[in-house]
Amino acid sequence: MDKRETIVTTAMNLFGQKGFEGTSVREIAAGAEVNLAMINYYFGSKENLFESVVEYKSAFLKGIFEELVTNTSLSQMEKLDIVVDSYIERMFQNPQFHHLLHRELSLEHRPQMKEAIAEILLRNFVSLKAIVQNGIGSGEFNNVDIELTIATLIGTINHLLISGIMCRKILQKSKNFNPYRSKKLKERISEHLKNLLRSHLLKASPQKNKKNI
Amino acid sequence: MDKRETIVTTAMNLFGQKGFEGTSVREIAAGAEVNLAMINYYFGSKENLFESVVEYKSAFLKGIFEELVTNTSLSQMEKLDIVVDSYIERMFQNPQFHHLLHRELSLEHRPQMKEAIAEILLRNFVSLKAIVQNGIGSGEFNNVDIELTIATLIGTINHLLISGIMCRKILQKSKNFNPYRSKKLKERISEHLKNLLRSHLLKASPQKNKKNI
DNA sequence: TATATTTAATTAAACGTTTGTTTAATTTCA
DNA sequence: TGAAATTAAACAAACGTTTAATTAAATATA
Repeated sequence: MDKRETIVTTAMNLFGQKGFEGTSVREIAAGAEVNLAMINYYFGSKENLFESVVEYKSAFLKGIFEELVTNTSLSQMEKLDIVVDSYIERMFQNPQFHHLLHRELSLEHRPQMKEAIAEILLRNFVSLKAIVQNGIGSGEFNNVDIELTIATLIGTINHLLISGIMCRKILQKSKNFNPYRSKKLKERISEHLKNLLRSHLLKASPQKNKKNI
Repeated sequence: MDKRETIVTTAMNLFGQKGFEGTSVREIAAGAEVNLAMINYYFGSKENLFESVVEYKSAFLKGIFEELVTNTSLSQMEKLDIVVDSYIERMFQNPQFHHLLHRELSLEHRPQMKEAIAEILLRNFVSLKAIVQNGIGSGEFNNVDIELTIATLIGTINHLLISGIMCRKILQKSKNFNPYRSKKLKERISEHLKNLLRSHLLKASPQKNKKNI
């Protein structure tokens, strides 16, 4: 792997685990097995490195739902099913990066960094909003609170996976249970959210897809 | 106010805004208008101060739903309504502290601190679980995924209020909109969650409480 | 192709700050 | 008079960053 890339990936993992201020440049250098000075040589400063991490790693969730919006062969509910599974998939693939993003959003310094992250997340939000809006417009969905419905979708996943310890406690799992490696948990979250969205969005009717516990 | 208390409150606000490592002891001393050495005099170390903050400030959300569980004059749905409003109220009253708690949960160092925080949050989780469980047992509720339903409830609120910037963008509000000061937002979240929980938990029937936008 | 020259990459060491913490002297108050 | 509270100053360690010297690679010249 390219040396710059090694540094960025190492930094992402450490920032994700211990936060920006909680991670020293020396740790990153050691983790990436490069000389300390190489980091400033390549990135200029620790803060620039952080920006590079966000820029580089956010590529894999930038505008991922945009073509889904314009798709005409799927119902809006089917689209939301895909959104659910796709978001879960990404969360499981790179939880450290999601932790990093949401943690940075909750901090009050580095406003320009917050702004950049908010813009990245907002793009996907706008896509989801369009899907729900179309569903309401066509009569497929109930007239729900669009923004908060999306907050529920994203918030459920984030909340559950923001901490291994908390997740284990909530789900009453043993210490060797790794939520980010559990295919069963993935499916469980997926099913819960799909059920939830159906009962919330679809007009009262014989409920489908209800097979729980 | 007591001097120890001033330090704890100042520390909580700064930790909440800028994180533990992002806040210096000197900043806390300046904010609390006490001499730098007083902090180590009272608390021994910065980390001890952090533990004091969590311990002291978590009093106001420790076991808040426990008597609700044993209450017999309310339906389980009515209890959940109270849970929703109560949790929103606390979140709005002290968002900094919630940020601090959830941020610390997402970090991988200081495992004993994570453990302590997880235990605090778990107590309330257990209460909510009992309420939903009772509802299912009595036939009032559908046979939903209990743990994930609670994760949805808490996760929606957390996600929406974890960042002023993100909240403004999501809700398309102007820069001078302060989500933590908006009574309207409070009511909006409350109504969304109550609707959501009703459609998810209650057996299919003419839906109540549906007055949206 | 072989050699000289220039540019880029890499290194160990040191830089000046800031960090959390401690000391030792002083003040406050019971 | 004695214990507790408060202070300014200093402490060593860790921090992000820079320097200056060296090695590696690329380019140009013959």
